[in-house]
Amino acid sequence: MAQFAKVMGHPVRLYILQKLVKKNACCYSGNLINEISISRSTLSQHLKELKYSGLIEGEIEGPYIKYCLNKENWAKVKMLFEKVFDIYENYIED
Amino acid sequence: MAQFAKVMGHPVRLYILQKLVKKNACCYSGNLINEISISRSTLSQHLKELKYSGLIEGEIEGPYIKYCLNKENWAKVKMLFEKVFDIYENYIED
DNA sequence: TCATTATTTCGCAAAATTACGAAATAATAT
DNA sequence: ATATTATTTCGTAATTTTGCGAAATAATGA
Repeated sequence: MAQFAKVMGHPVRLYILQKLVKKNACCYSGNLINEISISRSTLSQHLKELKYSGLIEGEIEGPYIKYCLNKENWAKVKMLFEKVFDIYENYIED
Repeated sequence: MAQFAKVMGHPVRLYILQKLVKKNACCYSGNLINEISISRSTLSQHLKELKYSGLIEGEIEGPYIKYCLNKENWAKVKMLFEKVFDIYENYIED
């Protein structure tokens, strides 16, 4: 869980994740580069890290690479965080 | 949110947070040092960072310092994360 | 084949994080 | 006052992260 939190702990990576969380959302490096002021190589590194962590996956689509959420792993992360937050919630309610 | 995720992105800090999430839980540096194999100064730094981020607060209690969750901020973080996870959940359910 | 477009890897520098031991602080007890 | 206990700050070293530009790769189109 700390690993996942760490990956989410960078504004660029969190931005990308938040985009991809939406239904069937996907993004492209060349697309993101217009929204974020960062060099292409740096963006590429962040995408690589997100991919390596298992939170997203990339698929070649013509000359582009289409990135989207890895739904299975995202569900896992969601559960890990919710477990921690729910412990708190269960205790606070009395 | 990235800031909070970053703070949670270290195993020692996450460990401490998970302890404190339980009802009225608190901890002491000298207490934690027996559970985590890390030097006192390093532990102190992590506590400082947690405090600086607003996730925990410390209170002097005799010769000890009692740390506990900052409930207000924890609730904020919980909401921030839940919002992101809920977006996903709302979309996936159809 | 050669040029073009999209994107990544490489090499490297700057900055931030992590970790430690020694010294400092702060409260209590003798 | 002095010693003891709990904990933090300071100085510093090692490691990791972040970021960039240049070169490399890979697919498409002329």
